Amino acid sequence: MALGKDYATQECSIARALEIVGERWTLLVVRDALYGVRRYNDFLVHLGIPRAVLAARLQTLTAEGILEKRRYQQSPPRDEYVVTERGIALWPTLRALGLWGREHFTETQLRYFRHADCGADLGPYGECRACGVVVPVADVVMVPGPGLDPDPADPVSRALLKPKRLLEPLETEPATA
Amino acid sequence: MALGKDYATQECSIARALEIVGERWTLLVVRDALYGVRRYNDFLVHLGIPRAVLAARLQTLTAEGILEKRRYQQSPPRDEYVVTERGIALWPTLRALGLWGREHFTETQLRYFRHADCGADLGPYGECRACGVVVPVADVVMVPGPGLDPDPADPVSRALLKPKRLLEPLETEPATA
DNA sequence: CGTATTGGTTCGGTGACCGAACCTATGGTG
DNA sequence: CACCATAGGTTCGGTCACCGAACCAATACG
Repeated sequence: MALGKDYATQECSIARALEIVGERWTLLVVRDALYGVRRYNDFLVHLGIPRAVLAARLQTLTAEGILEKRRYQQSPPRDEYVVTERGIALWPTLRALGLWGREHFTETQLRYFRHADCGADLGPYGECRACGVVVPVADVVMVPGPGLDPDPADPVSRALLKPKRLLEPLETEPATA
Repeated sequence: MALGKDYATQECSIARALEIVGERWTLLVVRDALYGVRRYNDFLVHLGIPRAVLAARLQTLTAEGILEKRRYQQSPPRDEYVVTERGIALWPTLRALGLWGREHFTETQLRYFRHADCGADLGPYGECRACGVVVPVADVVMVPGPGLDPDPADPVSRALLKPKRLLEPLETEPATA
């Protein structure tokens, strides 16, 4: 953590990891990045995060090699943040954490994660229940469940109502009517 | 999070989970609880956490059913905090997070986690590399690696220098010379 | 009786996080 | 050309979580 006080006394890779991704909002930014969110404004409206905090998190995550900032158009200059291998490697953690949250603190199923090749649900650590193999993140399909608000306010949530492969860039509706 | 602002806008079990265990220190307390730490003072010296923060975290974790406070002696009244099933269910998350931290941000191996029955290392999601089965937390043995300080200051770290099963209560040396 | 151990609570200071406002660069429109 | 919209930020004042240190309480030991 870039806090005034890190976990300096800890000899532990969990503590090291939390120094990087343990700050507020950070893991949610990574989650969105895995869902295909890439643009500053999309993170902003989807997360409801203060702008200054988002800017700080994007900078830290880029510096740590979890996201990569790249220019996708020259004029006007526009950058996007794309998740790297190192960020993709956080998927098992997020998967485990989400499963724990759902099993212990959520009543309805919000989203399903399935193996694109066969359609079967993922197991607890991201393996395909049918094939048995650990599914690469790019082959995971996110399908909305019954617990989701069917008509959310922000365009990113609306875009996420359609089944969607992870990592694939999110297409937000161009200024809906 | 019991912060002034939670992740209210998020319909996501990851966000729900982070509201519970996303505050600073919380996951490290759970980690220590899985390692067998049970007493207020042991958490305190091992984590280097401010007393007030530790008291708050223990209370929250108890309220959420992740730890259970119980009296282990009557006179003087002494309580210990024991990890529950719900807390044990966080092991895959911590395992994944620790592995990510080690692979990306740590040079030397700090600890090994092995299957008690056969001695083989655990895989990325806590399965035994030899048997293939997902190892119950109680059958995981933690073995210190070469990266650990061989003579740490606090008694809890010293007690953790010996190979040790997870969940088993930690025996701290009774006031070393 | 004084001291040590365990498990806290209280308190003042600092800094992370908060929302809102402002800034810059470009593009589109009438 | 004036005006507004969009994308991607920075700045600012206020609040609240976190920080370390001090203090408190109950009991045991000598």
